[in-house]
Amino acid sequence: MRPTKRDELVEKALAIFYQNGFHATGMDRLVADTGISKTSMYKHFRTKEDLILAALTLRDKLFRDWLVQRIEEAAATPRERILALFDVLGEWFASADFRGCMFIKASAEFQNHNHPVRQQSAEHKQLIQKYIQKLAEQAGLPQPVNLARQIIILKEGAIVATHVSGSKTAASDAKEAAEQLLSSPRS
Amino acid sequence: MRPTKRDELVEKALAIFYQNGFHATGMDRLVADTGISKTSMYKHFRTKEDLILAALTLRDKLFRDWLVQRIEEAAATPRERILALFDVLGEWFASADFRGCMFIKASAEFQNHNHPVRQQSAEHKQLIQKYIQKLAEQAGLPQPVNLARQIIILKEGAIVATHVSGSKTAASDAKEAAEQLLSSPRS
DNA sequence: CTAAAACTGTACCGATCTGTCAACCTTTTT
DNA sequence: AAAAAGGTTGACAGATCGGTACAGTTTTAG
Repeated sequence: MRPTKRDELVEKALAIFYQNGFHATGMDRLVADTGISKTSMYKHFRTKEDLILAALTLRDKLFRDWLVQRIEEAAATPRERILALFDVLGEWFASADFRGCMFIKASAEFQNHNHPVRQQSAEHKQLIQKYIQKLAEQAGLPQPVNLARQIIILKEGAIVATHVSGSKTAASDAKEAAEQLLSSPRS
Repeated sequence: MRPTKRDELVEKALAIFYQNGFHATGMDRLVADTGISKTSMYKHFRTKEDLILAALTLRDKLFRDWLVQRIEEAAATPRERILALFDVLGEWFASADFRGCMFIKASAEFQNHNHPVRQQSAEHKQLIQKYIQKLAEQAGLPQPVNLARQIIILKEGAIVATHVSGSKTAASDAKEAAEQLLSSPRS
């Protein structure tokens, strides 16, 4: 069991779905762009949906690993790391292939609330929120659960403001807001 | 020129696109669900894309009219109205047919940054931001442009947290954050 | 009342959709 | 050396996609 071809497929499919959308990307396009035969694809994944789910799983891993690593490189204390989140988001927004959050897009395309794609998206968001909450607890900040929820709201808002509205300042706007949340006495 | 049928089509198409997605909704589905013949549709709109754009135009009008009206009913002073935004969003989130922001979804499905759908989405967001900015100016708050950008980030974030993550508290979380932005001395 | 305008259903076009099939290579295991 | 496993191509279903053609019916306006 040396699934290098399968991994290659998921990797490339992830990039194409991210750049091109899920429904808008046909299997024939995947064949053309990955160089992997359709038969092989359907040997590894019973349906297109299974492939999408595998791509999202990989995306979750890659994105969270990258995010945590960059945050921990950028700042040393828990409190600084919460703020560093927005610097790291700013890096992401500035990268050439930024196309918004893959899980927001996935949730936009799959309407059924119980769809596995939706559940995976919710889990991804939940895991990031838990990470922020952990930092807030380590920093000894009051009401870490509420604070983490607010930080996540700023994060999602910054992503949308950048992607949909084309804002160039969203990361720093959100960071300034976060600074006030950290410094103000909590209600 | 009494375009009641055309208006009816756009209205119904808007609801279907919102609930079902753009690419996922075929013209045949529109025919079946609206009771309007395909021939008529293509007499009013040259392409599906034109119909989508008309639906988004209507959505922009309906949503902004509703938002402003509800805000102005809910609070009297500009400062209170900024905060009332989040109460009104909370109403929207709690409504049975809430499916996220139509323009975020549209931007998720149409990748090309220059696509008219994207431009329309950006304009919609811009108009709401200008409204908040005007309230901030009327309230005499410092740095109304920055503040409006941050309020909008909280708004978009609350929408995503509710729709994607399934948060029940996003509207009030965002409102609390907004209260701190309004009360803190601006950097 | 009549004629234009608007709307209707149905059948169809070529392209594309997800998914399958059989036949043939290449590599690894035995 | 041969069998098994996994890869390949390419053609092909059957459904659906956006969009059109056509002939008939309903609504509206003078």
